[in-house]
Amino acid sequence: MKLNAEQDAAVKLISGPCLVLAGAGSGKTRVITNKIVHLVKHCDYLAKNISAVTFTNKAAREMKERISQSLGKQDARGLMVSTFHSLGLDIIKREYKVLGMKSGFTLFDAQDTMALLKELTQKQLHEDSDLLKALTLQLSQWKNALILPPQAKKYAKGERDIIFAYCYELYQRQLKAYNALDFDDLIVMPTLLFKLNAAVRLRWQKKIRYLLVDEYQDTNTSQYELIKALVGERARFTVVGDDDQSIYSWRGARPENLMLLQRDFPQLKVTKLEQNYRSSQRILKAANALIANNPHEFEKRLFSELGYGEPLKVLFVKNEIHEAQRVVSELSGHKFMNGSAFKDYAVLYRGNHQSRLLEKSLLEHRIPYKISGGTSFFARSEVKDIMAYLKLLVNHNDDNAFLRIVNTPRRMIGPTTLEKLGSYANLRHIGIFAASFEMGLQETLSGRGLAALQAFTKWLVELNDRLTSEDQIAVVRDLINDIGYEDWLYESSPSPKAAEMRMKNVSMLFKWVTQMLKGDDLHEKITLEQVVARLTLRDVLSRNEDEEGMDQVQLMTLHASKGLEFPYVYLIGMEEGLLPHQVSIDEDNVEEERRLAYVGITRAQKELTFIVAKERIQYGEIITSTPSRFLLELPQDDLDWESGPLIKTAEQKQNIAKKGMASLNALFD
DNA sequence: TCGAAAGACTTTTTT
DNA sequence: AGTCTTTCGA
Repeated sequence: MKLNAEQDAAVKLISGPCLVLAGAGSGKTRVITNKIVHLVKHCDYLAKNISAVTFTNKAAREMKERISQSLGKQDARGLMVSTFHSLGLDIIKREYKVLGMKSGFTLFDAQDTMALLKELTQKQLHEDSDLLKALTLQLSQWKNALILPPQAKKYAKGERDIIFAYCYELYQRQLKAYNALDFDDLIVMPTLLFKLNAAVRLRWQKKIRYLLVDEYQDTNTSQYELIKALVGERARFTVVGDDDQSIYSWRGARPENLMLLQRDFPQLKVTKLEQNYRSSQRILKAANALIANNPHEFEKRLFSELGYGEPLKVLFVKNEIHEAQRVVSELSGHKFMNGSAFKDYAVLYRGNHQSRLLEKSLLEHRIPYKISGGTSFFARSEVKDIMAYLKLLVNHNDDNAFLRIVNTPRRMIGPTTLEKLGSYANLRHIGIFAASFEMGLQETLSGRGLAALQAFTKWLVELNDRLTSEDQIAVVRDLINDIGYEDWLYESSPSPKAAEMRMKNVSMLFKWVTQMLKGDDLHEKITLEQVVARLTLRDVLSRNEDEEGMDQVQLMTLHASKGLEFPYVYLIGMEEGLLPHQVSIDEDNVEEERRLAYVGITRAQKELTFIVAKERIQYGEIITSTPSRFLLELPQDDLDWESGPLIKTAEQKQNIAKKGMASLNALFD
């Protein structure tokens, strides 16, 4: 595929810092991949000195495949294409000693973090799930802004912040005791390390001689600091971003980082990609009209040469049940008429829960579908169990994992035994695993409980010993066999069929572990410890056996759809309170919701259909809804409303009136 | 120690 | 409405 002039300019800009402002569908991934190929083929860079960073595993995987295709396996050797978090993990893996950590650390996922905080706060805050959520959010925000416990404590004002800052300190101390890290630490730790230790920083600057960052508008403060530390004075980097597609501010993303770049690197060269190669002119016009309602730092005018295209449709349905049925019937009718494939269709929605009814409806019609995003696999108890076993196997200090599986399957180690063990460990300030070997335990614990406990810990120690000398795959296999997990599944599942399903998941997990331990053309061999961390980051090599090849309708959230494209898109739940989500309306953050809608619209290549339900069940109650304000912001001439534009509420009438005024004012400006 | 039944809680988005 | 959690009784 040939590059256009702007794309080509962006590729060839290699002597200094480079910012590419790339509108939706303007071929930004193509620029990144071509640039890497260019660097290797024409600029004497070795692939192993180039690092490309993305936000999602999927994006990283696809990019890696594309590059190694055009570069060849040999030249692509050692190329680092990863998510921010995997990059952080790689850095920590090599520098853990400098960071004061022991080898064999555990990565805590959101649930682990939650569980730990729950335990830590039980005495301070009484159990209050809202507060707990606020706390996790606050801790994450502090970390993303590179604020450590001492600073948090110092600058905390108000009772709540003081308590939170104290919890933060406690939490970090506990993580350290477990030899564990959370997701945010994967960015924060390397960043601080580079800030404080020049030697290590230089080593990494030497290793990563060119850095490329995708979806730059999604970076938070700590990520930007990490980038700056990595590129150093040489400032050889390319970042690609689009402020209109910034949809992650809720997790600390700061699209201002696009502006900051100009301040921090005065020699920055900026290129704009404004030709869209994805959507019909009509779809693009609608997207432009929508996003024009947001303020802009960088002006850009996206255009398309792909023909005007069909009008966008707006369908009305009675409720969410009809919505699901309508999508499916529209879709299968359209497919029949057009002779297209299922995989040409995507149904996009705001929240994960909206997929449930769709799934049901698709199942009834025997339509193959794929839900991406949903955590379903790793949320299953059998998968969590095995993951906990693996975590504990590589890190005996992980009390969290210990408590999850010490009695699963049954080992006759009940709550009383564990409580005594726990308080003993607390008393001695050691982990519960280590405590199980202490002689002093004999005084409080009955012989049988102690015997069962020590049998368990001894068994794990032996397995762990084998990790260094033997085939790690065999050790994992033995672990699953030793615990008799399959029998336990059949015992504890409601039906043999359910047990069979669950065992299949265990096998899938085992397969992934095996693949990652072995490595392949694109991926080096890694240790079990790394495998476990990667799995926690949901970074698995090949997706389920049937990733690409299968002809399936795609179901996903708007967030998950970013970066993808589909010929026919259905955008469901286009209602006030759902697409501008109520929470965002209340918090006066409709702009980000508008960007979310923009992302959704710009996924479509040929046809786009909106669906509005007149009523919807929320918390078991029927709510009558009004069409999303975003529908009214689109060019009405290009919209095909099924039953005439419904303008109901006074607010929406006002909205239209205001817009009228605005365009009137524009005439006189 | 386990299963059933009542009760609480959910619905924003992710590494 | 549906799912996850807690509680109670056997």
